Amino acid sequence: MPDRGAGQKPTSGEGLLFLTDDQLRRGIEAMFFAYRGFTADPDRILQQYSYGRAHHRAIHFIKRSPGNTVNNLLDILGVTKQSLNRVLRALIEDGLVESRVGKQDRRERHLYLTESGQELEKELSEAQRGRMRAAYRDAGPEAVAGFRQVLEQIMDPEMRSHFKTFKENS
Amino acid sequence: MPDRGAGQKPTSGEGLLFLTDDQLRRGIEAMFFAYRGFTADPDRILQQYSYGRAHHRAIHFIKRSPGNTVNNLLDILGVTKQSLNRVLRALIEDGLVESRVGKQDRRERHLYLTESGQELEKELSEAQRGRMRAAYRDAGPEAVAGFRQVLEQIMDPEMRSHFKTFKENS
DNA sequence: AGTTTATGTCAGCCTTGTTGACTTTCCAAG
DNA sequence: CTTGGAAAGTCAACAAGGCTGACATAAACT
Repeated sequence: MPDRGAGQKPTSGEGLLFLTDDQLRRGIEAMFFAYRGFTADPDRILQQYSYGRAHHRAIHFIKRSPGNTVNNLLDILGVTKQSLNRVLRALIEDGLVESRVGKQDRRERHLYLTESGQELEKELSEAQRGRMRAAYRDAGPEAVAGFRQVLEQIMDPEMRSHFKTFKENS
Repeated sequence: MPDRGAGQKPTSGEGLLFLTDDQLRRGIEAMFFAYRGFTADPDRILQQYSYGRAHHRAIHFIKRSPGNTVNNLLDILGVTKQSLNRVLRALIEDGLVESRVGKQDRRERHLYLTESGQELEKELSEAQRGRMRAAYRDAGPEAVAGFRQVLEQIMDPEMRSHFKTFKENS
């Protein structure tokens, strides 16, 4: 496997070795394998309720900012309204999510988790946090800071702003 | 949004603040948003060839260790053979991947990228590396080390061993 | 000779994404 | 007060890419 061409250049004798194509490739594979682990535990739980990852994402972000409109959620999740609607309809029918007509603008629907919605959310997020907590603990606070820093750079700028908005909200 | 119950405990007055549920939630959302960015550029390219992410993954890992058997690839990708086969068949028909009968064990098929396979791989990986390189550069080497460390902890152990095996191979 | 292994393939199902077309509701500007 | 357009919901159709189950073949192993 040759192909050492691209971003190599020993620009100056110093420590830019972390920018070699090989290092980047490792980062890419790490993202791939880690994301699988990241979703594995919630996926197992969701299966028992015959829900999918899409339901988890909706539940997460409704819990995250209750009262959000559908349009807002659409923006965050980056899917079409038809796609979200299918998921949302199931969650509403099953009594996990409540959709309230807006007071100022009555076209808008504001989304909230019901009691049982909160329960499922807790089950899912506790499973996911469990793994994250173990990873964080093993890696230590400096590693975690780096982790978050790199992830933030990988995001699309719009998503970065979503992410940052969330931060402030908390 | 209360729910501060779970992993909190100010165990000792010191700096375990990075293990709070809130910090974990931020890490979780960072993973979600970052993964979207991570796949965005290759996805755009793949669309032009009417391929999907599954094709990208296959191409990546064939490039990564040429001559690998189908079974091996199955293990790494964590999908069923039927699922992989569909993707592999397309890539072989389109002349991007070559499948050679094993010499010792003639039941095995060993997979290689053809010339055009290499070309697409290069286009895809350069796009993906571009974003990663920018992220790495902005975050700096210490952050990158932490990033990789945390990701490795998030993986399932089997995947971690896959990942480490790859490291040594390079 | 019989069993196991590696691979491929057919058929069918599910989730979750997409587009496009259309309706209903309802705010707000003319 | 009417009308334009935004927000939301719905229907239909489709595609990618997961899955299971059943079965076929060739080769290797015992």
